[in-house]
Amino acid sequence: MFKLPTEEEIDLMEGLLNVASDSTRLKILCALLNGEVEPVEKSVSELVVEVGVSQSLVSHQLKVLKDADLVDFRKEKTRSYYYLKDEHVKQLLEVVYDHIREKM
Amino acid sequence: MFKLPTEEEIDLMEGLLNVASDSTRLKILCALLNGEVEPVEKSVSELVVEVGVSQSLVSHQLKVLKDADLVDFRKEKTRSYYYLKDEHVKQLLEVVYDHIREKM
DNA sequence: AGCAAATATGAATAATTGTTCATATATTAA
DNA sequence: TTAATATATGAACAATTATTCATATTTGCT
Repeated sequence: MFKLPTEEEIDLMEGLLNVASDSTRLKILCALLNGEVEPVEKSVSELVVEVGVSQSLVSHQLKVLKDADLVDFRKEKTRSYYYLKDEHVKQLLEVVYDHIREKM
Repeated sequence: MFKLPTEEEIDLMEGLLNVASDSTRLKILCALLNGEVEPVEKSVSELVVEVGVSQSLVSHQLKVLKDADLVDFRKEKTRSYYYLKDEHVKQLLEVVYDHIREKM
């Protein structure tokens, strides 16, 4: 189906999957996937409530997602509104979700 | 697009992504994705050569993939022939691969 | 039986990393 | 300016885990 990836490609794939393979970050990504209004963007404090972990942890993990280029944010007054930056993330989450649903 | 997954679903998603997010296992999965003949199955020693790591490490990681239900194997004489068990894995790898190709 | 080949496994180590706690920074409001 | 709110960040700890090394197990062959 497709050739063996190069070492560089494997490293990048591993990087993306590593970022995705954490429950806190998964919840954040899923939270940013759907919301009341389009385009979806949520403040840190909204994510704290929705994801159900500490503010510090949300900020730390948002930074990881930002460094991986999966999210970006916009500042307004004292708040930072984060949003998904990449369409592939949606596909990734859907494939993973479909997989685990079949096993339940 | 889709509702916030339950805690159980998140755990399962994290589990699958964790298994996928290791360079050695990624290489094994990719190696099992394509081969000369269909259906693709490869022995441990073939994988050792193709992936380029020690036999011990290949065996250890094959066990992780087996426990995660991503691969299965068939014994013939002294060899174990491993193969992908799940169509979702292929989709997952393709989404990840497409993602990183765009960023290169 | 004895030997060789293929694979599996257990222990140990080294490195990574998720989480917490405390604190810093920045912006708004009074 | 002072207080309050929202977010970011640094240090420290605990836990997980990828890898190596040595060895066990299994099967086939002579």
